[in-house]
Amino acid sequence: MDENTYCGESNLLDIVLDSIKKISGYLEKECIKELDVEDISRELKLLEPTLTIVLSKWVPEILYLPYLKERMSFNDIKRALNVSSRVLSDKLKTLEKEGIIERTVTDENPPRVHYALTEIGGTFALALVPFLTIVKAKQRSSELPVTNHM
Amino acid sequence: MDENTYCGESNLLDIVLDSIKKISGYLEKECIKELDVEDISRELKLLEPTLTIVLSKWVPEILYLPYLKERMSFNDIKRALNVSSRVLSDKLKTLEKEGIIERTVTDENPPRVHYALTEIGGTFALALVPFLTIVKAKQRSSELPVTNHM
DNA sequence: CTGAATCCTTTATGATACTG
DNA sequence: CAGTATCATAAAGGATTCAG
Repeated sequence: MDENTYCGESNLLDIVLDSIKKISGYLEKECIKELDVEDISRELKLLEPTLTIVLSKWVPEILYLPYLKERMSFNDIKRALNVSSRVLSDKLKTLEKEGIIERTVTDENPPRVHYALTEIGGTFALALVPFLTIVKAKQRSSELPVTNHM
Repeated sequence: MDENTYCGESNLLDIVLDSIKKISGYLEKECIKELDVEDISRELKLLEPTLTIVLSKWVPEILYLPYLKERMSFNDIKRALNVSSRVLSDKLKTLEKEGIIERTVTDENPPRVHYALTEIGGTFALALVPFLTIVKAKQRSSELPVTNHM
C-alpha cells in the first residue's frame, strides 16, 4: 500500500478500525438489546434533514475543501469542483444556514467573500472520515478486516 | 440528558469525540499539508458511487434495522420504515449488489426470504455511528464540544 | 408474502445567460 | 468576482396495481 493519495491511511485505517471496535463494543454491551425498530426509525427521521443536506452531491467534496484551505473564495470552490454556480450557490447557502460553513465578507477594496468551515462543520467533516475510510478500504480490497457486527 | 432513545449516548458521544480527536490529530500531523484540492476531489469522486448509495434516503434506516434484528423479512422492513415496495425493492437490490446486505431464501415450506447485514455492511453501519452521533448532538444543543478542526 | 410493472410527482442537478 | 434568474433534464421517490 504505497499510492496513498489521501495520506498514509494504512495507519488511518487502523485508527478508524479501532474506533469502530470501541463503538461496536459499547453498543453491544450497553443498549442494542433494548432498542426496537420503531425507536431507530423515529430517531433517524429526526436526523434525516441534516443527513440529506450533508450527504447530498458535492457536499462531502465541499466539506473537505475548506478543511484543507481554511478559507476559499466562491470561484476557488467552483473551479476546484467543476460545479455550476447555481448548484454551488445553493449548497453554500444551505450549509451556511445549517451552521456548517460560514461566509465572510472582508471590508477590503474591492470586498472579498470567503467561505470556511465552522467548528461544528469541521467536526462533521472529521466524523465522516471513518465512513469514508471504510468505503475506500472496501473499494481497494474486498476483504476488509472485519469487526464483529451485531 | 435522560431521554436517550438511541441508547446511553452521553457515553457514546464521548467515545465518538475521542475517536474524532485521534483522527484529527493524525491528519494534522501526518498529511494535511501535502494534500491539494485536486487530490481530495479526485479521491471523493471515486467514493461517490458508494456514497450515493449508502447515503441515499432510507438506506441508513435500512442499515440500522438488520443491525438490530440480524434478519428481517421484506415486509418487516417495509412496515418498519413505511416505505413503498418499489423503493424498498430497489434499495435492497442495490445494497445486495454492493455486498452490504444479503438475501437468503430458506427451503422451508412456504419458502421465506430474509435480509441481513453482511460483515462489511455491519462495518459500514458502525462507521456511520460517529457521524450520526455528531449530527444528533448538534441537533440537541448548538454548543457541541468541539475538536480542533484544521 | 415477495416482489415486478406502471405511472406520476417532486427534487436535484446542469447549462446558459446575465447583473452589481 | 459573486452570485441570481431561467430553462431544461435527469434522477429519485411515491402510489397503485397485479402476479407467482
